[in-house]
Amino acid sequence: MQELDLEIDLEKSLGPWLGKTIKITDYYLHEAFQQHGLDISKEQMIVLGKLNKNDGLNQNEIADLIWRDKSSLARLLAKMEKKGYIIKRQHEQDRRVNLVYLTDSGREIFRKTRPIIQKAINILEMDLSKSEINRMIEILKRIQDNFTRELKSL
Amino acid sequence: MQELDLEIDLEKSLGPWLGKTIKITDYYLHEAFQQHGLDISKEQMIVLGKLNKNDGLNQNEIADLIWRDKSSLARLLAKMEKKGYIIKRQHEQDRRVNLVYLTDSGREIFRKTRPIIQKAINILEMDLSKSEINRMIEILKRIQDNFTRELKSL
DNA sequence: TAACTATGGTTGCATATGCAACTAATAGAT
DNA sequence: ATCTATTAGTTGCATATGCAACCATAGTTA
Repeated sequence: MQELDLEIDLEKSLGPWLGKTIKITDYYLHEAFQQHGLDISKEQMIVLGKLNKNDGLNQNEIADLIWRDKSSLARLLAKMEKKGYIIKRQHEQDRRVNLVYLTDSGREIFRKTRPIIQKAINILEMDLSKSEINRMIEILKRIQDNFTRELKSL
Repeated sequence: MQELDLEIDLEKSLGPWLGKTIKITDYYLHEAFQQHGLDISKEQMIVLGKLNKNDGLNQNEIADLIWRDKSSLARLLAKMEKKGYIIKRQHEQDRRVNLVYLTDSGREIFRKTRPIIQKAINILEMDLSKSEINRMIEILKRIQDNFTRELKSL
């Protein structure tokens, strides 16, 4: 929800500002990765991060962690596998399941994204105090809860 | 920037929360439009809103207003024209330019999205005071400025 | 054991998006 | 007046995303 324009004064609503903020942070990461010669998208980096923390997850688990549809995740993984960042291994007991592992190359590129990510976080929270950050997060969580509730009664 | 996972405790950073909030609000709008039988996407609705406020903009102007690439906007317009929500007319003096106008049908569907959008705004700002909203907007603007500045020095 | 159900993953179809290369047309400069 | 540069818009190629239908496998139930 960004840019809902009505007579209702939209610029005073939160929606468009949230959208634009995300857009700029995404663009920043994209540019930074590119300028460091890292052949990776933000989304792929997020997947690498999950695997780096917890290797050998299956596809559905990863999809849940990153709030994406399993089909979207499957396509991300296909690209990442082609680039050699991850490998999929069939689960020994349950042959439906693919367990996903980082390769050395995947681990390496994730390592290289670290300082870039850290810098993005620093910029994002540049002039916010710890308590302001926590307050913002609280508010965002509440907004999410409100929408979730309203969705159920839709 | 949502979900950057590192040893650096990510869940305490603002990024993922912003991303997830947008995701849920987008999903809410999508569901609400669908349930009201409105054959329109959020992005198309945003374009209709701009035209509703200011009919006869050209494509680049619209693209700027909604922070999208002109190619993306061109494709949005193509779909909207096919559905009969807008029409494009060549500028009389400058034949490179397309001026874009709402059709009656486009105006009508935008009218129908109004209460849905208003409700989404209400949910979004449900338990925030006016001053909190303004504070949040201020913070988001500052974050955007910070990223813009860093992008230049990248 | 056979039949039904639930689960993990893939694929078709659709949306939106950006960059870069391209065309057409206007504006500017020599 | 002609050549050049700029501008508006389109298109190819690529990314990411979700839903629904589907396949294969596993689990459950009759």
